[in-house]
Amino acid sequence: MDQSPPRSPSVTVADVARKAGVSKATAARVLGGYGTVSDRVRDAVTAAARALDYQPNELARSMTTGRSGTIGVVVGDIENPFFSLAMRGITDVARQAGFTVVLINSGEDAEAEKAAIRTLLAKRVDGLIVSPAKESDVGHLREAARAGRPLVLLDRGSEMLDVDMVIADDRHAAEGITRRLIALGHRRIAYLTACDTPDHRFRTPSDINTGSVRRRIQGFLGVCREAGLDGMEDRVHVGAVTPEHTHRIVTGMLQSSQRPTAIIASDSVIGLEVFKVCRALGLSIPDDLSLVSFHDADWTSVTTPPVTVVRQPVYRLGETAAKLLVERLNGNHAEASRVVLQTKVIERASVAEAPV
Amino acid sequence: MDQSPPRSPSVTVADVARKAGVSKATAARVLGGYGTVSDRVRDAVTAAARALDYQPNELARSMTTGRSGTIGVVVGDIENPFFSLAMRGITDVARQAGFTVVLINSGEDAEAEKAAIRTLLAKRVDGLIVSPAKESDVGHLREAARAGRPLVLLDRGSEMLDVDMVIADDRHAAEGITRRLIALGHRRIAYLTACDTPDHRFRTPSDINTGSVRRRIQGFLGVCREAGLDGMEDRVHVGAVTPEHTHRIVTGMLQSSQRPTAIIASDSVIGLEVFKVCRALGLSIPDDLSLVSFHDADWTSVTTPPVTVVRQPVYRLGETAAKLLVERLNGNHAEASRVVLQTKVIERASVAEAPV
DNA sequence: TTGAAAGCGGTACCAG
DNA sequence: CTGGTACCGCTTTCAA
Repeated sequence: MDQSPPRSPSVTVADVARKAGVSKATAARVLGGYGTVSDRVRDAVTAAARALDYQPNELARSMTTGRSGTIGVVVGDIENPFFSLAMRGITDVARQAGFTVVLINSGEDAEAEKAAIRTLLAKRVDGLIVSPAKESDVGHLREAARAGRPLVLLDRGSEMLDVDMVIADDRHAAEGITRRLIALGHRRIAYLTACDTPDHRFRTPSDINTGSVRRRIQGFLGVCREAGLDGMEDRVHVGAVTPEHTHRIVTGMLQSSQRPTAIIASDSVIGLEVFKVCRALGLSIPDDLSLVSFHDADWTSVTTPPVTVVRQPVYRLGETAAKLLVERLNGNHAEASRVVLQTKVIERASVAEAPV
Repeated sequence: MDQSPPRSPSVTVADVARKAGVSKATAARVLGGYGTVSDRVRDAVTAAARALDYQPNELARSMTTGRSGTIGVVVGDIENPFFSLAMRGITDVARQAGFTVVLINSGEDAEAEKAAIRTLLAKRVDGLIVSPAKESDVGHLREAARAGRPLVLLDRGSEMLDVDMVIADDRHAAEGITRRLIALGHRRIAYLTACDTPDHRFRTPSDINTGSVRRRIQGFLGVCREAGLDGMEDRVHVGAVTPEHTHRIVTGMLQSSQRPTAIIASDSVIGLEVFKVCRALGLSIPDDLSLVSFHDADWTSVTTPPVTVVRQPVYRLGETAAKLLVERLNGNHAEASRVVLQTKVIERASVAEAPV
């Protein structure tokens, strides 16, 4: 019956030093793996440490070194497969580089994001990876930079900030699928995003604070204009923040007299909901409606019909961001880099000629 | 390598105190929000703090208080929708309770999990939520408890450990769907899980270290036995650790002479792969094969046919675990609780009578 | 190679 | 109510 008593007062370097019969400094040297010690002393300390079951206190260590071995990550919603996959990329790189990750969800709310960064900074994370909710509002990001904490922007850039960022070529992707849709005869093409505006209406791309989405919409509208399609701004729908919202919006547009013949969904969560609504309404994809979704989510290939998507290198987005950050933390002082990862359209069967 | 310490000379309480013309102790009181101070002094300190842009150092605070305001979470794979949803539940509760979350992926590897917990303990997290890869191997979990850090087990319990745990009634769920399948005439029912064994073969439930899965298999085998079905152990397949593995295993079993007429997938990632293989093989669900999957992933309702699933309260699993942990951290010393959340079978259209 | 002592940035106890 | 001061656990000069 080894009733190991609760070891409340944790054993410290001082305890180990005493037991090993050396000074605190010496014990600290071997325990911390720095400085130089004789083999004899090293063994003695190591033995004492094991005997006492010494557990280092990283907090105390960080206190003096100034490095916490931690990187803070702020994403919109870890439940979204886009972010959870990117997060996987981040954690993989971080772990390998010896860093641990602190995660905070912003819920795409600028205020929450601000608080998150403040918290992270207070906890003295070594660096930050943020997927900013609003590109326009970047004061808190500046603050991070000012506090000397390297920052990498994920999936969403910002022209106003001179920091590393890794994004996808969203605009190009949006242009590609829009052209394709138009070539197939579509004229009433809707773009649907979770991003919202104060009055839940869209007027111009500058209404959209989320960089990646704004770039897509710019691409979409640009191609439409080229093709002589006017007033397509009215076909951009914002505020699909939850499946319920999306349901309402899609049902509305699909039941209007000038209903769209094609919908571009800004992420897979929205794409899925569009799919469901079509089913509920008895509309056939792609006969009645063509659908293209951003994010090659796993399920998109098994629906009937499988859905055409814009494949983004999501894992690599996270991976690259983390690599960039780790480099900074290792003293890379080169100027801020802006990595743009290629996307690819995966043609499946949810797109067809526009119905006559 | 120039290890430039990311230490901008941050402003401390001492600086603020000096500027406000009060003692360090007093400044600390207002900045830390404890003790009592006169309004006049409070204002002075607050003003000085703002003027200097004082940012508290949580590390230093934790150092003396012993609380870091942090909880460590170890899950198998954040990319898996099951875990990312549970994680959402955890972070929501944590944030509201004023805690921040450190996430580590174990990749379902016991050694990695061990290292993760060691790291977390060294960083002095206040408590832990772990989804243990192996129930049998719990030394490191004991260590956490011994270090005085409350621990809550997520989704997987352990008989050997007297700690809080929140799990789903997996066994009951498995029994239910197995009965249903048998009632429909199925006799060759396969169970497929990502859990692996040293030789990649299954013999007895005790081969399975993951608690939740073991309980399901026990339920499955129990019902089979009751129904007079023998040797069903041979129909339990392990090692579906990646989509590729799953693909190989499913293709194999579906092409064997005694191929199953029904498959139970232990999670949605596996369920999806089974679905894909059937398609590739030209098998019809549910005419040629019935499919039931654990985890009501979002896509399961939009396939053709939609798939029958065991709905687990995943978000609530995480939420409850976090609540339990927060209670402990607030001084609840009651004995360990074992919360079992109900599951529910969502009947859709992937299950039918066994083909003759 | 080893030891003594001074911090790191707060908190907390105690006296005034 | 306020100030003085001893820590927390570890790193890091600086001497010896």
